[in-house]
Amino acid sequence: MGRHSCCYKQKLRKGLWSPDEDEKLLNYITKHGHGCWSSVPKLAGSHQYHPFSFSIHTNLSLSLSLSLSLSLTSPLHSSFLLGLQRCGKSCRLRWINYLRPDLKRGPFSQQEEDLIIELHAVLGNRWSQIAAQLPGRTDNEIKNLWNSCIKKKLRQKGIDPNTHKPVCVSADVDNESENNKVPATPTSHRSNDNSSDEATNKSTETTPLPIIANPHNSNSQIYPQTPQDFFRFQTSTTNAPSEMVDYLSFHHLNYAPSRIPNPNPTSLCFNLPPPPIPTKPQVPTWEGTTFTGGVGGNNHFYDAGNFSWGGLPDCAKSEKLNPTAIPEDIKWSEFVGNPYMVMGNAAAAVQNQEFQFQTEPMYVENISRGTAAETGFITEAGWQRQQASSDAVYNKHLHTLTVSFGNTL
DNA sequence: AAAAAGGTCAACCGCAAGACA
DNA sequence: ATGTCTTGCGGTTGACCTTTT
Repeated sequence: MGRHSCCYKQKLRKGLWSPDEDEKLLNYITKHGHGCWSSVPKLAGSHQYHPFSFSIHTNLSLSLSLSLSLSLTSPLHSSFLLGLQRCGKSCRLRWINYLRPDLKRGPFSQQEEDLIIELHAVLGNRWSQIAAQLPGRTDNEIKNLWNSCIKKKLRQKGIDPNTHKPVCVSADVDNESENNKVPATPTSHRSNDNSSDEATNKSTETTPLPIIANPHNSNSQIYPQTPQDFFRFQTSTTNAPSEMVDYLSFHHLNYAPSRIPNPNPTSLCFNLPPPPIPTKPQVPTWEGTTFTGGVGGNNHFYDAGNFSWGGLPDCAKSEKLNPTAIPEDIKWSEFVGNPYMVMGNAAAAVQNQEFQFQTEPMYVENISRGTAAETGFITEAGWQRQQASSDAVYNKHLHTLTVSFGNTL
């Protein structure tokens, strides 16, 4: 099929989005919803409105204020009346991955990483489904995190990120690993992200299994306590007693901080952190870069060892961060409102996807097969009310102002 | 200080599938 | 039933940034 048809019709911009493009798209979708994405670029340009409030559709009497506004913000609005020189697909992507007001920005918490790992063990590279369990996170974001960070962490722990099993050196085990790629993905015809990893893992060493007594059984079977342990353990239990095999059902992917098999797989008993203190917002800058407020500050407040994983070695970036810093971008309300942040149970999350956006949705689905990300606003008031509920509000408003006024703020 | 290497992330590409005429 | 349009998804790319040499 090739490139989307709309891309043929005119010369369209590619690459990073400029602030005025963001503004156009944000303003348009905020007011009208996206509707048909293919028509958004044209409509977004013609429906442009400005914080100074004027309508380009009215009459000549506004021409003065129009020119005044343009002169005040030029060259930001040099393409003011030209519409968005983007294809609908690009607009959609920009909205979903960047402009959506419900996006949670900033580094992933340890809980989120743990959940991603658990979900990946179940779902494989179905990033959109994984993202559905992490409100405020995009599939792209999670995919990037996985490819750049989590994969590396797992390998450092001797775990094959594709199979979630220990990496072994023998050819037999390699073959077995190849044949047991996790998970079975009925529609994963595209999931071919294994080749390079397999090659990479050929020469890595075997990690010894942990020896852990089962506190519930005086016969002292050996049980895993961490995800790493679990996956190592799993591959070594082909002849395990039935009890042990049963223990290794998916529910036991729930790694309790207590470091004992959790009798209640739906409770993880996290020590929830205090609400974040609003700090400096993240402001996208033009010229192709985005400085994130989180880059210089640690958001992995779980790294202190309060949680079950105890934290895999962090990415290089995170390792330099202050382990006691309070995350500045995590929406406290989302932790409170999202049971999976509390439960930490991937199975429950998968089975209860309908829960994911129950917390006073700021907008509703307006197309039949849309996902939560593919939505249109109910009202601006609703959006503003929602926005006012968290520190992310400040970020977004400032972002909006920034894209409206460029770097003049 | 400069170059190389590595990491991160936004955005693009191509494919599949649903919607619709 | 068929073809076209549109959307959603996952893999990949490349620019930019940081770290290392």
